[in-house]
Amino acid sequence: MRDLNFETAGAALSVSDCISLAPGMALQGVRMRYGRNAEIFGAGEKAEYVYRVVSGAVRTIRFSADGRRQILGFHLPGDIFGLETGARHSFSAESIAGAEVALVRRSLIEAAVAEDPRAALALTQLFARELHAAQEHALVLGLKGASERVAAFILHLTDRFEANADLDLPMSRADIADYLALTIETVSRAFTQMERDRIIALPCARHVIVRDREALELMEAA
Amino acid sequence: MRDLNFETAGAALSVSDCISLAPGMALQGVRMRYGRNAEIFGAGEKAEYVYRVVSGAVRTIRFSADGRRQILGFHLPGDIFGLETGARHSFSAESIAGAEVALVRRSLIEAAVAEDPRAALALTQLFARELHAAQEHALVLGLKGASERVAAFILHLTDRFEANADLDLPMSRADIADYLALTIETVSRAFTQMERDRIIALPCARHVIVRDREALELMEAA
DNA sequence: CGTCTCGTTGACTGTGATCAAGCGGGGTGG
DNA sequence: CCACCCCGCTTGATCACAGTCAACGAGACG
Repeated sequence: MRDLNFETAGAALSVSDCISLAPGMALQGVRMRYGRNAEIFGAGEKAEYVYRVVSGAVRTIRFSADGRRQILGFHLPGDIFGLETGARHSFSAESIAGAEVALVRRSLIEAAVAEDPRAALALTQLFARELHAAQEHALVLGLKGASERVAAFILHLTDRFEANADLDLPMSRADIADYLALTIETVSRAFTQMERDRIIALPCARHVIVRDREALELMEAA
Repeated sequence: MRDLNFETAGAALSVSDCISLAPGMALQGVRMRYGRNAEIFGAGEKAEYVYRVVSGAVRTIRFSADGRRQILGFHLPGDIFGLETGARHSFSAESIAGAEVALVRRSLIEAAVAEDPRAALALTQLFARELHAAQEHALVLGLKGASERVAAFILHLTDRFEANADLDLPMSRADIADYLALTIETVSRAFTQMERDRIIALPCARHVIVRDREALELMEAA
């Protein structure tokens, strides 16, 4: 799976980058830097590129009719985002605390898919992975209570970072709240309660140390 | 989009059926009948087939760790379900009030994808459509209140059936509740309230007549 | 006609949202 | 260097929406 992700062509390049849809298939791309809370693309814009996080973190977001924000997902180094089959983006993407991103033209990907079935398979699997993530998210929002959502979030991040215990959250409480469909107050209370229960430690708000993973896994199971 | 769906080979066939991933590409399949609440496939089983609803209705479901049920989606005539890229199904599928389903071996689809890029594109778009549905579902569960969810559900079904006003619900209140992450009582109250407000009429529980679509759309916009 | 499932209705409860205030750390300017 | 401010976070009090528990009604089926 891992090798289906885009891969950098090497540290030497700073404005040019490559992606590989399948092993041995590199597509030419460009690297871009974004500051704090910068828009990478907006909902409704033409979906000309596909993106890969090189460093930093990115959030994909949508707004409901009444203006409330929903975060669809967080994207960390190695993750692909901005995949579309239609002409336009159905959601927006923003850098969180600054991010380096590799862009590849969709036309290149489409050309690769048209001539190599392995590339087509790889693209399908990227969509399938997004689909699983979205279904998992729907499950969390539908079935879990507040503290369970936060526990699941922390576990998910530790797995993603392959960190055993120490976690540096790139996102604010507001981001977590909009991702988990809670308020910042509820998220904050969940963190505080877990610290009281010695399940995690919070040296500062953005730094989480997992003390008792078992307990977290127990909480997660709603 | 519509022609990317499987299409029946004709009414004459009863045990044999075809799917077309792209116009002009028919793949041989088999037709099956299921009774009420029959399992079509279970989570964890080998994903050997891809399915298309011919008639009736199907629900795809998952269970959370504590045993509560989540309905991922309802599948109506023409819809594809059971798509996977991994070896096994990550969810189960059941007929609701009886369903006729066309099955096609995944190996056939994979063969078609390997030799024809148009088939690969079609498959990718099927996944992409599922992805959009799952993201929409997550948005509903995250941002909308109870009555708004029910309003969105009714509107979605009327659009899906291309019915202007009359709707025959194939699913029970319990199914709707597990789909919208509500209780049956709350769903029932939402229906009743809408009837009181003259937004819908309910000659019987499973039959909905949309009286005021505008009002429904207003409600939906959470 | 009785039973059984599904749906509705009502009374009460609980979880998380809302409103409001206070804390703390990082950054800027005097 | 320190004072101040601003923003992100925390904490507390109250409220409201949906969940829970319980009873009843209405069809469907034997």
